[in-house]
Amino acid sequence: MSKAEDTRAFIIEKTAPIFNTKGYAGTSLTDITEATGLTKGSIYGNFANKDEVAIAVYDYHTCLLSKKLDEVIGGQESATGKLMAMTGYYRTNWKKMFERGGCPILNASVEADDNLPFLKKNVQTSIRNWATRITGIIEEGKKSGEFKKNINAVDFSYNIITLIEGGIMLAKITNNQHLLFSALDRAELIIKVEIKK
Amino acid sequence: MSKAEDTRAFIIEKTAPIFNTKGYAGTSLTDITEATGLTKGSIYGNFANKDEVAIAVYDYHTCLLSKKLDEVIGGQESATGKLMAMTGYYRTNWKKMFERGGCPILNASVEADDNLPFLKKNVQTSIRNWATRITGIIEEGKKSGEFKKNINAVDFSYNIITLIEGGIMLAKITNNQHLLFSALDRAELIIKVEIKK
DNA sequence: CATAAATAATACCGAACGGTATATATTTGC
DNA sequence: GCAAATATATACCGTTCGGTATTATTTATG
Repeated sequence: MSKAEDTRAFIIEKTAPIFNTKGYAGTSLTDITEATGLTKGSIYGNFANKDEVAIAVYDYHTCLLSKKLDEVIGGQESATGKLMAMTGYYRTNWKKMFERGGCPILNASVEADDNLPFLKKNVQTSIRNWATRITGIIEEGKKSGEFKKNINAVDFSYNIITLIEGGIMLAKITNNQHLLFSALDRAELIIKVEIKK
Repeated sequence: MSKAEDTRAFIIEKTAPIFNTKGYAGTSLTDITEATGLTKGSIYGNFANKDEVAIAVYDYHTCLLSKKLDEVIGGQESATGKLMAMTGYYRTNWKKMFERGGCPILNASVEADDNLPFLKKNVQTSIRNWATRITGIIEEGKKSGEFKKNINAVDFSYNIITLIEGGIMLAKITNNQHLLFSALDRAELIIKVEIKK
């Protein structure tokens, strides 16, 4: 890694929680320089503008999340275990996530949909990737005979994401973790009763 | 209504969709003066600061939503009908809502939770009110014998809200109404199968 | 160890920000 | 119809915004 790549990564890591808590519009260059200890000059030596920092931070967030999900999913043999590992991930990590501003996909989604076109595409892609990941597990379970064959994998995938994101939103604003857990319960019930044979 | 109250209401109505699309941090006083045709002086003659406008706009949004939900719910006799009327409201009105920036509760919730304390309380209250409204209908259904007696009305209420808000978030960012409808299907299934006797 | 290239700091730009004191219209009550 | 009170417009405040040209400092290379 060159020095520049190092600094780039450093800037991304340091500003990631700021963008996730304050949002794109709410994060200023001063926030960025203070968090990194660098000056504007060096920020703009590594990024063309604030948009690029925001995009890099978003991709950093989603890559990290994707890796961690892969980790917990990878530890499971069965398709059911894999889906449950995913909901379980949120049970285990909600607190840390909340402290860092909550789900970056939810946050970016809500801020970007109407007025940050440069971020919107990335959010759409990351959601599609997430759904595809779940759909793949379900199809896998169908083939192995673990899951019902006549169910719509895509619909169930998005239903699960809906419950996770809706649950995060409610739990975060109310400071009540139970609302997330209740949503995860519901997702797991769907997995056990409607997806599993 | 005095002239000032008139102007106040006028400012709120005109800026409501702006706050809901651009967010609090993204909406400037220039946005407000342009939308209303008024000057800064007269905005500040009616509101102490931008925060107050944002709060008034949020309350306007939630009052309007509450009224409209009351309307569709009021047209129903049975508790089941009332719950279905609520999910039905989103089926009928998602497009108009999306054009105006989406669900104000979701938007404000995500922006306010970490860094707009002056708005957070109002968001929390409006969500609690919504949940209470649903819980009331479920308890009503229990008493009339329409609903199962041993279910947790509060949990079901928040599950329904979770599905609605999660569905709105996904449908909005992906431009795919089906993702909202699929979430509403799920909510209605819960009502018919798990809540109803 | 000198040199060139890459990286970071400095100092600044114009524009937009939220906010306000003051002046001018416009209502309102008598 | 005329004051008094209210509401709106004007002109401006200091600050912060995102961004950049230039200078200084590191870092890698021969």
